[in-house]
Order: sequence, then structure tokens, then C-alpha cells
Amino acid sequence: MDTTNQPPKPPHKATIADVAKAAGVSKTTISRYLSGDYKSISSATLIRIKETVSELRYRPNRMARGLRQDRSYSIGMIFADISNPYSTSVLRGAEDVCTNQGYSMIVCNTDNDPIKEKNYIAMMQAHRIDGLIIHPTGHNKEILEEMAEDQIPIVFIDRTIQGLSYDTVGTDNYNAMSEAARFFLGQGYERIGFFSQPFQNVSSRYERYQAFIEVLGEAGHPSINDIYEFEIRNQDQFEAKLDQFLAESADKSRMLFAANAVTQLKLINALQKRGLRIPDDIGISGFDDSEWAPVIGAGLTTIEQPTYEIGQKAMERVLERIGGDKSPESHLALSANLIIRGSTPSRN
Amino acid sequence: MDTTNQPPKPPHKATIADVAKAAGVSKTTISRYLSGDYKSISSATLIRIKETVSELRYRPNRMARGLRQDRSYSIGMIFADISNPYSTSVLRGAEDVCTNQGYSMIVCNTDNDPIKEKNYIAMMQAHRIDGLIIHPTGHNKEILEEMAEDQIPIVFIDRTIQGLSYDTVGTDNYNAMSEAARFFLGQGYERIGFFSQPFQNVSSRYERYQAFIEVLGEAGHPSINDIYEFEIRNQDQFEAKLDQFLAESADKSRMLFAANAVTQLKLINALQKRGLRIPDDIGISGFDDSEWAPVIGAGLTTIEQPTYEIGQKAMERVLERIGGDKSPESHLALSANLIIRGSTPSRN
DNA sequence: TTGTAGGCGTTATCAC
DNA sequence: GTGATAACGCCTACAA
Repeated sequence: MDTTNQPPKPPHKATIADVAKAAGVSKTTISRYLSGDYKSISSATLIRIKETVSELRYRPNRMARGLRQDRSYSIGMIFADISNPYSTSVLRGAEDVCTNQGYSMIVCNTDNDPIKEKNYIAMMQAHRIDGLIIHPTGHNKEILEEMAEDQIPIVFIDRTIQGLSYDTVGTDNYNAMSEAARFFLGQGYERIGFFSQPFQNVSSRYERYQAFIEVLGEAGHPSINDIYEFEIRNQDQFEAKLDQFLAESADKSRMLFAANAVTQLKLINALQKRGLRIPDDIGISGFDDSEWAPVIGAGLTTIEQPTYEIGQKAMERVLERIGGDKSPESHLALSANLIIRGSTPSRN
Repeated sequence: MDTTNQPPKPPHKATIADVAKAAGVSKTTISRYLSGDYKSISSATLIRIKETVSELRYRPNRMARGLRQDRSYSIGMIFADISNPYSTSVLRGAEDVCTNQGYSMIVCNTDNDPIKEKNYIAMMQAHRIDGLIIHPTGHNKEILEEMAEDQIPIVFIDRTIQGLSYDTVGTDNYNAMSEAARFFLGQGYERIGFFSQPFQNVSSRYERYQAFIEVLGEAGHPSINDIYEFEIRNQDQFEAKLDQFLAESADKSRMLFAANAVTQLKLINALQKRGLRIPDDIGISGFDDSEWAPVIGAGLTTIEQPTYEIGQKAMERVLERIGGDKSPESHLALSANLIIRGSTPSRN
């Protein structure tokens, strides 16, 4: 074959065999180089390999390596709602850890749809992911159990699923909500409407609810009954419940609490539509801080979850498991941060 | 080997050989089944295979398939800033198309850091991705060129890079900005401060700037000189430029325009700090709508980009290229939507 | 310090 | 309709 004046462009992606041939050594030696086993290579050879690798722009094929080693060096991440800032922040935390350890992330988004979730789990299995971090919809227990039986480490974020006992990383919802509730009581609110999407199957929502009613119960506060569960897709139901609360509390100092960011936004929108001023006519607060929270009215009082850290810790946990950690399941609850702004002024 | 009373848990992930043996056929037949080649299989065999596959919970190993076929069935997505809602919306659009076609996405986030970007590109190459969608930092020209030489289809979103001619999908910044600028002039603003991160290397920012000064130039409007470029990490510089504009325009009807969401937030924060009321003392508007925009003050006038669609189109383009499309590069500019709210009232 | 050989799970080619 | 067999690119005994 005539190789004079070949253009620089390689005819195909270089393989380990190409590098070996070009460097005048065997594939084994190249493989040793790739796995960092430098001490079994003479320095002269090492230099030659380095040059050849960069010259050929060689990139080890992860599929081949994965097939041989029976591990993919990828971690799956399944989010219930990727457009939620909560998710992207978790994603970033997880990614930083993941990349540092030489793993890649396969990411997907279920839109809270159990069927999509099921399909994605199957896809993850086909990829032979080494571990999974999941923000679960709460409806695919069996499949996740199967995965665990196949020895794939799974870490849940934000939520746990009843009857499944895996590693968990999330916010300390109970303490965060307790602290916030005590603060609201201290501000002198006579009525606090607690709005949340359904508790069922979603542990984090339930924990917030629990903490709320316990603090109010201890204080003998009437709002222990001001609990409003609504379906996110049922706007009429939401409006009706809100109107009910507004009517009942009309002559009292009052506020609304939203159990998550979506709810917070819905409440603010609805109040605006009704011409109710925040905080003059009614206070408001809720879970999840946002970069916009400081500039909404006089600023929104919010509970900021340690999302980036949740991502980090979840990924660390998965990697520990992959590394062989067999300790009992852990449930990490990270502290949240109550950020007091102008939307919950004192009524004393 | 004694196989009586084996527990249901499989000793290892089932392979095509396991399925073949259990179904009493050859690996070839199973493979035919997997690739949907049903017409070369007798119906009796077909039924048997189906049963066996679900019984053994068999999932074809993507790494093995990829190795053999020299394609990974994965698309890489590299975002400059995943925490930006723009990115997550694009992500969702891309994902829906991707999944429907049987591909998976490998996602990462460069934080606008060219070094991270470089490393991620290398990772993508190691994964042998079949295509790449990238929101580029603008600093890794050469590497992307190499990738293209290796016949990997690349689609840029939001930005193009000078000197590189690949498929592009983004917003029609020019027309969107023109329309908005004309609207502001119609509202009677005497001074409009245009704030943007540096134009250099970022085509989308430059297009917005161009449209702005052209419309103002044609109208003989003085704000053709009210252009302020600032570095996002240099708060002092930002504040100084803002103060300069505020001082110069003190006795005029005036507004601020932010070339993207981050800038919008910074401006609103800074105005609040200075005690300037929106829109009474000064109007404001900018690129990128947000779910919070309607509830900031009397509502923010924004330019909403068709982000979900950008993701869809970008993924469609990549898949077309993978499918063998050799047509010249295309540059798709999708229409944006000017949403008029209370932050830019008429001053006439 | 270096090399040989075999196999990971799949698909493609060719044969019956 | 069905099957045997040889790769794909890499890693890992085992040898030398």
C-alpha cells in the first residue's frame, strides 16, 4: 500500500491495535498504558506510546472496554421533572462527582409519567449502567426491585418508596418544615393554609405535612385543619380550595404555605388574579427558593433545599456501592435553609 | 449441575445465548427477533422466543451491539449552562425525539468552561456517540473540527462559531430583537439601555445587538450609543455601567433591555437596590421568559424563545445526518414571541 | 519489561 | 426458516 502523502485524516477511528502497531509494541502494552500501569513499562516505551496516542488521536472505545469488563462506567439518572430547577441543581452536583471519578451520566426525564419511567429503566438496563440515581414517580416498585436483585446500586433522591429499602438522599423535610412553621406562628399568623400536591406515594410531601400539623397541633393552632391537597392538572379544584381558605380566613391575619415551587407559583398567580396584595392582604411562603424569589414583591420567604449537595451525596453513595460497600442502607437528610424575606411580615 | 428448586433470581444478566438455549433455537434466530426480522421466523418459534425473553427478563446488551455495529445509539448533548431554564427546555425537546427513535442521550454541562468542554468532547468520543448537539462555549473549534472529520454529525444550538460551518438551530434573534425594539420605540422611550454579556464569540448575542442598533439607527434614536457590555463575574463593572446609564438618562423616559435571562435578573436586582420602581421610574424588558415573569411587579415584558422546539429540531437534524443526509449545512432560526406585560408601559 | 491468546455479547455472512 | 462461525475493540490470565 502506498502511504506517501496521505492526508492527515484517519480512515477510521484508531484502535488499540493501530496504536500498538504504530508504536511498535503489542496491544497488551498499550492496554497497560491505558489503565495507568506505568510501572510495568519502560520509560522509552512510555514516551513512544504517549506520542503515538496523541498523534493518532486515539480514544479507547468505551463499549469494547465495557463489554470486556462487564461494567459500563456510566451512571443513570432518572428525573421526574427535569424542568424543575431542583432537578438541574441536583444534576450539577451529581455530575461534578461523577466526572471526577471517570464515569459518565445517562440522563432522562419521565415527566412524572410511570410508563416513561418504566421504559427508561429498561433502557438503563440495556446500557448496563453501573448505578442509578432516581427521583421516582413512585409507581415502578417491582422493576426497581428487579434491578436491585441484579446488583445494580440504586439511590433515591427527594423521595423514598414505601416497601423499598434503598439508599436515600434528600432534604430534612421534617426539621425544615418545623422550623418554618414555628417561625410563622411567631409572626402571629392566625390562619395558615397549607397547599400541597397529593401526599400519597410521595414521602417528601408527607414529611412536610406531618411536621406542619405537629407543630400547629402542639401550639393548639386552628390551621391544623387548613390542609389542602390538590391535583396539579386540576385547576378548578385548586381554585376552589383556595377560595374556601380565603373565605374562611377573611377576617384573620393569614398566609399561604406552598409545599413546593410549582404550588408557590400557582398560589401567587391566583392571589394576583384575585387582587390580593402580598404581603399586605396575605402572607406567603413555601418550599424551594428561586433566583427570582428576592424580586417578587418585597421578596419571598422560602425554604431553600441543598440541591447541589443532594446531587453530590447521591452520586458519592452510588459510587461507594459500586466500589463494594455492603453497609446497610443509609438515609441522608440534609439541612434546608429558611430564607426570611418580606412576604411573611410580623402580624403581632 | 443440579438445577432443581433454583430461586427465581438469575445468577447473571441473561445473554442472547441463554435465551437461545432456553428457547431451543440458535443465537442467530434470537438476533433476528431482536432486530425485528419477524418474517424469517416461523410463528411458533416467534411465540416461544417472546415468552423466553420476558421470562428471563432479557435485555440486549447495548455495548455488545454497539461494538459489533460500530454505532452506539447514543447522542451526546453538551450544554454551556444546564441550570439555565433555556437548556432544560431544549433538553426536553431533544429527549422526546431521541427516545422515540430508540436513541439515548448522554448529557453534560460545561459551566461555560472551555476546559470542561474539551474533556467532555473527549468523553463523547470515547463513547462513540453517533451524533452531538452542543451549546458551545466558543473555544474548542479545532476539536470540534476533528470530530466532524471523523464523520460525527454535529448540530449547534443557540450559537454558531465563526469559521465553522455546521448545522445550526436557534432563535431568530434578529427579527425578535427588531420587533421588540420597534415596540419600545412605539411606547415612547427616550433612552433604552442595552445590557449584554460580551458579544465576542457568541453569535446570538451579537445578532441581538445588531438588530437593536439597526432599528434605533433607522429611527435616529439616541440610544444607539447606550450599549453596555459587561463580564458576568465582574459585578463592579456591571454596577458602574448601570449607574452611568441611569445618570445620563435621569430626566428622560427610559428603560433597560437585557440580552438574556441572567442579565435581566441582575438589572432588576440592581434597580431594586437603588430604590427605582418598575415601571414607574424605569421600564425593563429582555430576552427569555420565565414562569415567574408574570408575577414580577406588574409582569415583565419578555422575549420568549422557542426552546422546546429548538431541542426537537436539533435532534431531528442530527438523526437525519446519522441517517445519511448529505445536504449542505442548514441554519434554522425559529421565531420568538414578544410577550408584552406591565414592565414597559407607554410613555407617550 | 513485554507478548500471546481467548473471550466479553452481539450481528453479519454464508451455508443448509 | 434456521444455524455455525467469525469478527467488533478491549482486557486479562499466563508465558517468556
